[in-house]
Amino acid sequence: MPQRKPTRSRKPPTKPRKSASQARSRLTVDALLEATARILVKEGYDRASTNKIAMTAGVSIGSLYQYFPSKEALVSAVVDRHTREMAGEVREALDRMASWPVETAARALIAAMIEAHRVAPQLHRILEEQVPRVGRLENIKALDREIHAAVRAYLATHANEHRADDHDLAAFVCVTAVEALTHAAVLQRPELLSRERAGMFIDEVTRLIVGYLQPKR
Amino acid sequence: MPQRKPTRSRKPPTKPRKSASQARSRLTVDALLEATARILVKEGYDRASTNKIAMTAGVSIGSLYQYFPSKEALVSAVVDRHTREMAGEVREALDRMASWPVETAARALIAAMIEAHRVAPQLHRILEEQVPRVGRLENIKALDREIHAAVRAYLATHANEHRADDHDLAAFVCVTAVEALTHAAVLQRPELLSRERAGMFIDEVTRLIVGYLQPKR
DNA sequence: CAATAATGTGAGCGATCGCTTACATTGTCT
DNA sequence: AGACAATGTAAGCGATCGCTCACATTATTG
Repeated sequence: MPQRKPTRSRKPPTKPRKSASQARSRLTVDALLEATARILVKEGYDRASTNKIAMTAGVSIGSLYQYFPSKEALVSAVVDRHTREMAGEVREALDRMASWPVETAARALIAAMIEAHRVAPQLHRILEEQVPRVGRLENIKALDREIHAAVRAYLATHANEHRADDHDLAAFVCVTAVEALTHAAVLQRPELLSRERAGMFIDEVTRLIVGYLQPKR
Repeated sequence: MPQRKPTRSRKPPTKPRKSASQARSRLTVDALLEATARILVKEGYDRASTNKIAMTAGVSIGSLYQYFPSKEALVSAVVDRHTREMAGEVREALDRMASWPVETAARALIAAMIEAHRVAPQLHRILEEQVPRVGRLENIKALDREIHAAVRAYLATHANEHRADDHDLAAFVCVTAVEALTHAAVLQRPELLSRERAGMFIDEVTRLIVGYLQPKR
């Protein structure tokens, strides 16, 4: 940790830099978040140096540290923004489907999750895979838990429409499977989600869930 | 890149270090692989410095670079070893199930994949999540593709026992779902795989797959 | 017992990292 | 206009990284 001699500073210049209040600084923050997302995707977490991020954003490294006290805080802000962008659509679907029959509800949730993943699939992958180990940046997992809880509640309410006894286990199976299939399709089989075929894929995943939950066979 | 002045080396001492031939060196290599796996799990890929790995293995940093030309090569060797350890059980199951009916076959494969993941779950996660971006260390994904191909072949052979038209798509759905559930259970819900409950979980996942593939409803 | 190959050692190089700090520029207010 | 707050700049510090190299030690061979 370097020195801290006050030299002949007229005063402590101001309060120790905080959040943006003028329009110019909001632009700076936005540019930083955007550049962070871009570089995270292109380079991965550890190769995304703060110097490189600042350069890409077109701002100085000093400005970066005026708004984000650490690299972790910067990435955390990106996680927040991304999670917020994804959550909206899924939450709406969860609300709507609460009173729908199993097949319709499943289809709606699956379609919403696919749509949510389209926002920024590669960023989503990097954040999910590389960020958790850094610290308590578990905003994404929080959304997952929210979905899980909602599905568990749905299964409890509609207990007479399916065969699952252990609603928690069944919700785990459904959410994990749908999430994984959505993820894998977006990242490994994007052709499955093309305009013409997306419906087919949604049908297929719906069949998986409905077949699993159906009352009898 | 530092200098390379020959000074008064009696000769180029030997061939530029290669693979192990004496027993002692095999111990060194094993210790390095073991330490690499341990530190990868504890620290993640980028925090696993070669210096730290060498220290943990109880050998000098120089010895590390006698057997592995780079950090990437070292990690690659760990990936190879881990993949080989996981692949055996799964391959056996794939062979055996080839002539079995859908439900039995599904159950066998699911059980084998869970068992394979028990070998070194945390290492598996790190390798899967952090290593791919480094380079062509895709040995794990190669195993995934092998499983996918075998399941697709199975579905083609047993076409009259299930309702899937697109065998490739169905294999994608089945393998992705089973892999994700196995993964998630091992890492997030280890209690599901305890001695008493593992059977229940296998039943549940089997029901998911069978319900998806069943001929009629 | 040499002599030589195989194996092991660790100080330290150049690069890069996250981050600090001394200072310059721009905006706001009276 | 002047004063001061808000915002922006970039050189560079200390730490750590992957990796090299000159050399020491141990095993094998004749």
